[in-house]
Amino acid sequence: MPELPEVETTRLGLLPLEGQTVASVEIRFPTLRWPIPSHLPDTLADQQLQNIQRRAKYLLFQFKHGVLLLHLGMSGRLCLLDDQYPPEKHDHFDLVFSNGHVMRLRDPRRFGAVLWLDNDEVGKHTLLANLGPEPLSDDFDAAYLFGQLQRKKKAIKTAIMDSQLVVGVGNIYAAESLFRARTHPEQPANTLSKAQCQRLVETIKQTLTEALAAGGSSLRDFFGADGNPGYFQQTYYVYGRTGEPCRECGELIRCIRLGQRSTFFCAQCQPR
DNA sequence: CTGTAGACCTGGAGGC
DNA sequence: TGCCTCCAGGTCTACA
Repeated sequence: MPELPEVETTRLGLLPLEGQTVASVEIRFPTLRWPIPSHLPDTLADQQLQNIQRRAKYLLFQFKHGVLLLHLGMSGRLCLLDDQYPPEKHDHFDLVFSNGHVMRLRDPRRFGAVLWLDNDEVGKHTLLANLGPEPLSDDFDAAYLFGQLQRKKKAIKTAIMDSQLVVGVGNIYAAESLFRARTHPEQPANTLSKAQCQRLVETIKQTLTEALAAGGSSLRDFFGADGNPGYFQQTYYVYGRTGEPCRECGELIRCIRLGQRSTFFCAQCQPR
């Protein structure tokens, strides 16, 4: 269930692992999106985890000689266990630390990824090299967005979900941010006014920040056998609310397909 | 270069 | 209960 707020919440929940030493690596099912490198147990044994960072929806576990890169895909979840619980069906990967802590990856759909990057290839790797700015950074502002949109004729929702434009805006938050900005998801990207870009940048930052705050309230769950971040409980304006009344105007929320993804909006609040 | 469709994979929900 | 279809929070890759 990972959009950017959950990935960041996951990262915060894993911070107790910083400074700890890897005792062993368990690869139970190596066939994720790409194969989990079979050398990981040798590469990581007795290595100290220096820090855990995030770029877009990737988690980067920094070790002395390189980075363990992890993506949660559509259904991935990381749990921090304080003991060796028996693995279940979709628990594909464990990082076991010398103090007994276990970081476990569960990913039923196996769209996730676990990769290794040597230090000299971290910035150049194709998965990381072409990413746009972080949405909560100052680099993502109205001038930047307006400039980027000038050559794009596709729908604004599709545009803001492109990680080369800006990272971390997934299907839920694209819909929610566009509603808050009162912008129709199908509006051609190059027709947004500067004022619309300003509002959209603000609502993207606002929506993600609120979701992050909601997810952050459930960090204690990460030490249970089952991680359960709480941001999903927040109330959405449009996402998943087809046929229900708009919280602002009462108009019924509609659902269309855009770029093969369900797209929710209020035709009254988000006119063309 | 831009844009779109297909691909990867499992499980849950709903219809019959 | 069983079978079928559709849908799901991502994003890389191929091709027009």
